[in-house]
Amino acid sequence: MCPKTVVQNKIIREEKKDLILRTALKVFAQEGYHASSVNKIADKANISKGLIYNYFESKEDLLNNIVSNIMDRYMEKYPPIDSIPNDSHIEYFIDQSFEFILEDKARAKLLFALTAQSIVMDLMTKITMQKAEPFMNNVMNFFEIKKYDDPEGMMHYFFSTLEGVQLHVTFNPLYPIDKVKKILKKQFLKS
Amino acid sequence: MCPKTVVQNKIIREEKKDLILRTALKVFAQEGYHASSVNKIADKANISKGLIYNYFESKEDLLNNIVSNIMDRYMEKYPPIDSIPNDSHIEYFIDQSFEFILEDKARAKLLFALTAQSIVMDLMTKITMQKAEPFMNNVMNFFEIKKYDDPEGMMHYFFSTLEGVQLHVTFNPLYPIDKVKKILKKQFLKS
Amino acid sequence: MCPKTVVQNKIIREEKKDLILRTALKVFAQEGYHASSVNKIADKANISKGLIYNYFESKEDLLNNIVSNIMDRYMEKYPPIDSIPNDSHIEYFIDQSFEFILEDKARAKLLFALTAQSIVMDLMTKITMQKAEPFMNNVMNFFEIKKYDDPEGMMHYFFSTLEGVQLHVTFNPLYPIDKVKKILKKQFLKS
Amino acid sequence: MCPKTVVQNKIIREEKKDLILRTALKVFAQEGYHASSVNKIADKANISKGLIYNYFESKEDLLNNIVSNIMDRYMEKYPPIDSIPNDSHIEYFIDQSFEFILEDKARAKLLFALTAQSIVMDLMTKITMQKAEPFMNNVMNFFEIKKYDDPEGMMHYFFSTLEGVQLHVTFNPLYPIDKVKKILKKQFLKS
DNA sequence: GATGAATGAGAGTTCATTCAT
DNA sequence: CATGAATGAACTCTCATTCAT
Repeated sequence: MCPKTVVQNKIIREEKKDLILRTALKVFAQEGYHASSVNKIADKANISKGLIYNYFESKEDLLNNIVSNIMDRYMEKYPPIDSIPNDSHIEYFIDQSFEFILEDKARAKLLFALTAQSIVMDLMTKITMQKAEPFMNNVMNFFEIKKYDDPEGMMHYFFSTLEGVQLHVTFNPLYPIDKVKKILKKQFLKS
Repeated sequence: MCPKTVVQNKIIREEKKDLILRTALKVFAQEGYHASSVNKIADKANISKGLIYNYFESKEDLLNNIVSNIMDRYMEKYPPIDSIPNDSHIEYFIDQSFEFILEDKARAKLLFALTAQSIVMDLMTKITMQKAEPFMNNVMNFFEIKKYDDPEGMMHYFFSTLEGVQLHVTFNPLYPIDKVKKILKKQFLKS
Repeated sequence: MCPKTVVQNKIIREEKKDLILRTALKVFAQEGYHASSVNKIADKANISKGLIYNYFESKEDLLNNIVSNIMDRYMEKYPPIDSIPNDSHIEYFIDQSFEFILEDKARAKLLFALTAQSIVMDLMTKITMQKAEPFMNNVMNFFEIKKYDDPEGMMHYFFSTLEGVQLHVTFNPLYPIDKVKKILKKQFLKS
Repeated sequence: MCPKTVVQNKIIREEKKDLILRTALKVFAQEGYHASSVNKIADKANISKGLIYNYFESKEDLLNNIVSNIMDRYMEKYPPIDSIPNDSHIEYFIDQSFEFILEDKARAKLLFALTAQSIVMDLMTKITMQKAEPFMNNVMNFFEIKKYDDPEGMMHYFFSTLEGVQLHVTFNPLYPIDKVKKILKKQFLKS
């Protein structure tokens, strides 16, 4: 009754899928995964409930897709890990860490909310380990080269500090982002 | 007229209430508030569903009681705020921050999970503001006295770092707690 | 531990039973039987929940006792049915009908509420039939003697009218009771 | 974009909503509002419990819809109130009062049950006052014109009588409806 | 006689998911 | 591709009833 060309359909599929993902991200971030109903997502996306199940197997599948996308996007932020990291690598990583949060705060909110929940823990840790672990070693080398007493401790301290700052940037609208960024760089670079 | 066990009843009530609170805290921390059913809490506490409603008005009331207790316990950790803070005040606060997490990780997990969700935001921020804000000012003075270029930025950097470390301690069982604590103190004290 | 004499106990039992019945009547009348909880009755009577079950087998048993008492009280209002009814009999019955309502409006409210419900229908109709039916025949005779065209119709009309007035007296606080009573008597007596 | 059965859906919705309303009316009338479970209504309507909540916000909303419908239907029965009522107006109202009961006894049962309960009192009295009060004044005028000693008393007597008869017609299957109707008219008309 | 902690069946309600159209 | 009526399991919560004390 409503024939479309194959190409048109493909485009529509991609657009709709993306619309659903973006809408769901917003809703999940705002209310939390469990408190968000599929109905609400459908309403906010101006589509029907049923259509969501045309693109995703379940509500949980939808969440997994979102998380997967976020993690992919986060991984891209890592500097190349094939060479020994220098100051500019670390500076780049610091900058990217801020940018990731500021690009999309809903995304960041959701990520922090999920960190504390067991529901996607496995998925997240699996993805993280793949890329994060080698980079952690690199950062440890970086502090070793810089002659720090305890490179392993420093590495953990570095990541903890960065994530703490990200947390505050995400949830505190009045956070003095640039001031703290400057301090961060003074602490870890050029010393 | 012919009172029976009024004292015994009081003891029973106290113990049961505490049992419910402790069990609910565990379950909420593990699965998140919305994903935890009252049924599951009752099962884990080996009591009936109905009994929970004998002690708490609703699931949300139960959460509020837990959060309230946690916040009370957290507030005690703050050093006195009536004098200008010195190194030993700050060191005390750092130590207490670690202790608070290590005392009860379920409690810490729940607290981080709730921070990201808006469920009990009001209750938490209200309590926090009362004690946290004056202490934040004190810490700013501390960095001012220490002749830092940007005391406000440093203050935020300090709290962010501390919370980032707390986050990692809470969720990473392999975190090198003592190493990072030593680094933390080197960073913010003595200089 | 709290010994009492046999006589004391008997008196206490009677008083407590009556207290429960009176309190339950009030609560049932106000909220309806199903919406009234045993807890509320116990609270309003300043006794414990458990005590009610010491005197009555169940909530429904409590209701049945109340209804039974009300019906007994109502039955007493009927004039003697062994003689042919005359004007003074009927006038007496009209007066008693008003008095029954005005004596205790909660009781009247409950009775009307229950009329429409199936829960105590059987109990009420059984009791009613025993005393009411012979009196209905008497009233029919009364209208026959008065040479009415349709004594049976008149009898039904008489009882319907009386119950309609009772209904309004019960639920309308502004009802002109005396005026209507006068009209009632003019309609059915001395003609 | 490819609308399918928007008209069919509307028809289905109308029919289902009506089915639910009719079934709920029957159940409420038989057992009373509080004693009727949503489950039972669903069973009797051969639908799932959940579907009811697709059409009505709550059990109470369902009741309000039913009452609203009944009151609308009842209001239509009133004769026009813009002119001074004469015998034919009053006769029409008497006839309509009978018809309203005989049309649907479940409806009448529910209405009497609710009168005695405070559940939807507000809704009912608000609607009633709008149409009933002016009509009551009209009836008072009617008795004034007829030179009755106490028009106000008569008016109340008239409505009480009518409601008493309605009550008996509703609950007594053997009530001599036509006989009493004839008597009613003889009492209030022609004189 | 009197208490109230405890139970568990069942209430109203929500919501992820299915499927006919 | 798209809809939304329909389902039913699972949720939060209530309450009549029991029983150790």
